Amino acid sequence: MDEKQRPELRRRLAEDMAIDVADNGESGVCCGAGGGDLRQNPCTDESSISLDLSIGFSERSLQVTTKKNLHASDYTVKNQKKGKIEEEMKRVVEENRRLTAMLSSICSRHHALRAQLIDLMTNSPAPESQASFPPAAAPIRRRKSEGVNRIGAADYRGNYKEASSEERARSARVSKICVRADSMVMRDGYHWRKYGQKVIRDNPYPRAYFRCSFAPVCPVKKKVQRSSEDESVLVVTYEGEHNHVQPAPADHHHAHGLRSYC
DNA sequence: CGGCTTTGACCCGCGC
DNA sequence: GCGCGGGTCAAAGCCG
Repeated sequence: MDEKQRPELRRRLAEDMAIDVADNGESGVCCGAGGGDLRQNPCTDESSISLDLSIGFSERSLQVTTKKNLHASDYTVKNQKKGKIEEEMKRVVEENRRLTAMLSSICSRHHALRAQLIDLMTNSPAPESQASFPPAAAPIRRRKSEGVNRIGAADYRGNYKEASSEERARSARVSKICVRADSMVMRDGYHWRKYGQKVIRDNPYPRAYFRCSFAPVCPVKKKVQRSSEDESVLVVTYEGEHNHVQPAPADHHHAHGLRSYC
């Protein structure tokens, strides 16, 4: 292939790649880190992995065009050019195959990691699993005056007042996870309402307190604090279990005035 | 206008 | 009993 044809082939290849990605729309490559709400991430279906790098003109059409208007004298020259173009096409197709395989592998690994993260965030891990996040969560302290609407009103000694065993079990579920995030907003599929913020000793970053926006029906609370050791890590402590279904992703758009969807 | 965030005040348990 | 620190309340302000 001569130097004049190369840029043209590259240009057409680039155009076709752009069209393919656009056509695939949601199914485009979406494996980048920090892709927003993982639940809304369109890249949830393995079958969506697609990267068609076809270069936009068939071998047949190439033959037709190359055979047209050919004079006998320059037929050999054109034939040589055609051979080079075909060779280049084969190379591109091969590269396409390699890239597709690579992308597929990356996506499947991303998929596995994503599933692991969602598992951690939704299925509040059992207390014993917290061992990997030292120091362990401090015992929940409750006010003496706490009544029935302060679910699981338990003091640090474990004395329960006016709380059913079910409520106790629910409030006893405390899980702690560490998440890498740029902002204090960490999406986990539920709506949260911030009710307080406090500067905590030995940590320059304030701790934020959130309640599930379904409160008081839902007793779940969470604390979010940036790690003092690694500021890119958020330490999120969940208390209790949700007693309602997770809001549908579509609800996000209708949630009037919801500025924090953590 | 309703629902959210902000933030200072207050409450409570714990250690001394 | 007192002071400290963590957790919560609630008024004020903000925002869509």
